[in-house]
Amino acid sequence: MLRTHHCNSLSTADSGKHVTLIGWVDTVRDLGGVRFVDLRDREGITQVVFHPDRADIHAQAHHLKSESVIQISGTVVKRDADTINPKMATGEVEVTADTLTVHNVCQPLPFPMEDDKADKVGEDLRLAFRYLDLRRPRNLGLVKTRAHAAQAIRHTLEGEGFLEVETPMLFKSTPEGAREFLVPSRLSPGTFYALAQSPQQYKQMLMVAGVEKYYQLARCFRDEDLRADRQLEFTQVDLEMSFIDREDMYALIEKMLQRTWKQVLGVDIPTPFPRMSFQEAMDRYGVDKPDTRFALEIVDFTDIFKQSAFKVFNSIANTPGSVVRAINAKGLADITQGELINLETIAKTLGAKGLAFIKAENGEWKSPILKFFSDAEKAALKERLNIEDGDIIFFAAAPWTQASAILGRIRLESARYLQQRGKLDIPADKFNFLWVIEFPLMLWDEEEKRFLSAHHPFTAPVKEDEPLLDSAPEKVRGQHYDIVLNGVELGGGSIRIHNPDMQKRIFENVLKIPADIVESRFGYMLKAFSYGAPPHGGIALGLDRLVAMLAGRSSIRDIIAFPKTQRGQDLMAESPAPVTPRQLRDLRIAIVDPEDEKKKP
RNA sequence: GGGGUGGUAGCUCAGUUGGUUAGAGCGCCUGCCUGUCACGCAGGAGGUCGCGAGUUCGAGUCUCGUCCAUCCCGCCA
Repeated sequence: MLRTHHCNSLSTADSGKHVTLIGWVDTVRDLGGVRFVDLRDREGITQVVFHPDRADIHAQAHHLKSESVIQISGTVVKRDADTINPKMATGEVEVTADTLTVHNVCQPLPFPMEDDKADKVGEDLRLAFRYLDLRRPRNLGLVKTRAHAAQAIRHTLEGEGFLEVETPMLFKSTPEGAREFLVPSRLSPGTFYALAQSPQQYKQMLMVAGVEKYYQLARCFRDEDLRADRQLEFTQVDLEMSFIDREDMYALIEKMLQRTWKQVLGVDIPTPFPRMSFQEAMDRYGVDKPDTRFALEIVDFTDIFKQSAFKVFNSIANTPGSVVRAINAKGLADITQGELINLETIAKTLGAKGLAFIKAENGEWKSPILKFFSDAEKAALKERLNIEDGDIIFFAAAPWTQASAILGRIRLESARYLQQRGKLDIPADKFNFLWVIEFPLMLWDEEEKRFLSAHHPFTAPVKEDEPLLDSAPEKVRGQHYDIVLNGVELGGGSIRIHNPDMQKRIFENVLKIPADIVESRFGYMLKAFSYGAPPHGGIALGLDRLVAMLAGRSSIRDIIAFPKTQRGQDLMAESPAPVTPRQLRDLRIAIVDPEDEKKKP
């Protein structure tokens, strides 16, 4: 090694030792006579001193640039009491240099490296120089956190008897799900692989193969639009087990997450995690991934407004499947005009005509719709919502899913506003894990006029709901489970179908996929299930989101070493990029401009 | 595909009603400085105001288009 020590490791106990350090120039403080250099490596920082009596290296030190790579050797010296730096882990010692080698001179930096300044620099520039941004100790810390989390997960699963198996990334297109990346086959011109969206089908085949317990930190690919918490390629903690029921899965994942939080953060997470049905989550929080660190729950008033003089609420309250609900944003009566407009905009984008509200201020209620309410209705509102001075009530009157979605978003936005005002405490160090269960197996798709799988078509129905599969598919619950943390969906999974007849029934009778397409896409699975398929189930957790939660980050770009921008570009390596005509010819691919196509008759 | 926000020096930003030579802090370059640790001090260089049209005597500023980034909706079985 080109070093004897890391830059975090020297202390007064090393006084007098001759050491060699290598790393990056963090800062240079040139006082003319004596020159100080803070030398930084992955582990820490040590102050190096260049004295004038070593004229050669003293002169060299004058020209050192930030972030250059240098190697020094010298003697560890205990600092005088008045020169100790208490802010530095190694602040009681320094190294008096006697040799200096400059291994690499750093050009002027494109952006400052100090956290407070670098955090304000445009992300595109930092991504173009990702190796510099990553070099900041704070960001290297995120790389470490990710590695430690992956290690804790592997350790738990290995200890539970799981076998790590790699499955193909080159799979075939399965158009039922997310948009896929297609990969042309050179050897079979005109045919395509698809990059795996998930190892779902392969891992089920591993169960049929008798692996019993499989896991993989699997790279997955989805060609969908990006978000702060979505990348084109991402990593899932993917696992599958045979001979289990849902309880086994809950216990395993709770143990795994508990250990991960303990090992990475030193935090004890209580188990078992609470469980909540999809219905309850939507009713109380308006989302299937509720943040239960704060209340602001949704309250139902459908019964109250069935006889109301307020026609808008009355007619909706009497429409089957529709509801009138409200939420008390406690203490937000001082909402600004801009905030209120923002909330209205959100409600409108979700299909509401507007956002009805009541403000309780200075001992009276203020609202454009208040005049329509009877005393009994007002009393019911006051009681159920516990309305006090300073509160503001928001209403949604719509079909159940829509009303839930509207109030769910209003709840989160209101919580944000209240938090900004210091009126609501949402502790960042609180980790509210939650199982959301009993999802519907099927959802009606109005556009396609058919049922679609809520999760994926391999999810097993709840046993007692099976008779409803043909008559009322929307009422069938799936053996599906989502693991949620503080309002973020960490992952989900299910007990799978392992009976070929049931699987075929779901594909053909419920999802109405034509038999020939079922055969071409899933024929091998149905065949496999008829050769001794064990009962099995699994789950996939987004590792990127999981690490983001551990690190307290809202964007998974921060915890992916080389993330892509919202347009799917790697600004550092500059991908994607054009290819040569020769490459395209080999693949039998022609680039077509849709504008030209339109012009053709 | 749709909506919001932003784009001025290497970086972060200011730029008044459309008006002289577009500024500040940090960084960079040069010099001074022997105990700094956000070192200090003095001087200097650095600009296609994202790009393209338009209005105007005159555009960083107004209009239109376009590109890029980001957040959200759609989408993510």
